[in-house]
Amino acid sequence: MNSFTALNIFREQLKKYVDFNEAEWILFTQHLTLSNLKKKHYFAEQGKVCDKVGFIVKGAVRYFHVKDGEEITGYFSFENEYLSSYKSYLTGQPSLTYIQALEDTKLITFTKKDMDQMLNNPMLAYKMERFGRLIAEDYLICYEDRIAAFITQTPEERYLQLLNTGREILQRMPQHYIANYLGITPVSLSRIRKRILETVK
Amino acid sequence: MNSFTALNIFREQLKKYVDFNEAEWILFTQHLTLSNLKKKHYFAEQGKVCDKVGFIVKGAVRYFHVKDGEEITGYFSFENEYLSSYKSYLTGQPSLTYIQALEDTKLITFTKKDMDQMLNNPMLAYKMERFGRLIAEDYLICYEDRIAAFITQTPEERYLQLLNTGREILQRMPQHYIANYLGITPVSLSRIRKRILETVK
DNA sequence: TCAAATTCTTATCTTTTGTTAACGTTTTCA
DNA sequence: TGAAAACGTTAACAAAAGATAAGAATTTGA
Repeated sequence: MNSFTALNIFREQLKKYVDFNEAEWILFTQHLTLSNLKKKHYFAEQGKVCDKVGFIVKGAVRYFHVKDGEEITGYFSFENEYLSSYKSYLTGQPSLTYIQALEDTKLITFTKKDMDQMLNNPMLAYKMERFGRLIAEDYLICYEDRIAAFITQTPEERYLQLLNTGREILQRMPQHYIANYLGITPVSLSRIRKRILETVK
Repeated sequence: MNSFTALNIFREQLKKYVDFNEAEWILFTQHLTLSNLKKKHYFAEQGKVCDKVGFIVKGAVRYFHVKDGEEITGYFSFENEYLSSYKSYLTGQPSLTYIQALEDTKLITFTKKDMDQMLNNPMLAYKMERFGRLIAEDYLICYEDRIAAFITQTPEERYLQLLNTGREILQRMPQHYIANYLGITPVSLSRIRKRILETVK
């Protein structure tokens, strides 16, 4: 895959959000960077400001916290999704999470500085505001469901729901990451799986 | 408090997000409604589409789910905050939560239809995109912390964190709502409080 | 290729939470 | 104002989750 292919994939996905004309597209792409994040390398690190947003052309990443020396995986992003330590990006505060490539990952990124320049450029401002709004709203929808699951469901119910809706996570992530994502320990998830199997019998 | 006072409060808070000139402000306010939500009345209901966003001038609301006939409180909003069953508002799908006034509450609201009209009005589009972006981003920041707390902290740690940062919730909400908000039962929170008291001694 | 690391399960024990019910206190509102 | 509802604590028991460790199977990577 060359850089033109990557850019076309990004442009295709972007149509969902914003319709750039050719002049705008040229301006916009001047602020984009194509980058490769090798497996196990970091897009964001705890304690450091994450000043950029990425779009995953190919690959996958996981978000994790470190608590008492242990890694706790909280989220994943895959192809055609955006990734950032969003709060850090928006506020300029140090990131609370690491974001790590789970495989060699091809990204299109832009920095906060570039985004601010575009937001201040009358040629792009309107469409960048819209772009930012729609990305944030997409995240919001996803987060709202996630919080509701923690409030109203037991770990077992959350896992059953993931079985119905989380094909990509289930197929691509090891079980102990999934356990963290559900808010429980790997040992506990193993027991829940056993319980479910015995119920089905 | 009359409607002019309410509007001024809203305008003052809005400055954080968007700077309207007089002509724009007049257009914008034509799409706003001032409403009073009596105690225990609903701003949104489970199963019904929530097609509006509100700004709380005075009062407070709680969000709750109903599961197995039980109310589970998931969130609160107070003065100078926005409220909506956001996913329902954005997607047009039925709301998963109720939003109920905890006291007589004075709101400034706009509907999805009004917002869409403003987004399509060249005189307002740019600033409304910005307004929408900044609201969504503010929510995002708050949700990110909330999810991180569920992933990385025990219920006791979440309560201790609330003691440090959640003055308004602690002062204005009964304990069994707070328990739900933390993802545990009221009985369990009562025990956690006892445990903490005994540790302090 | 092969030793090391990772992953998942299982077992044991401890801790915490959920459930239900009872009780006294406070608040609500007709 | 007075009965009903709501609220917080406590107790007892059951269910679930956490911590730790061991062991087998798989994957990784030098």
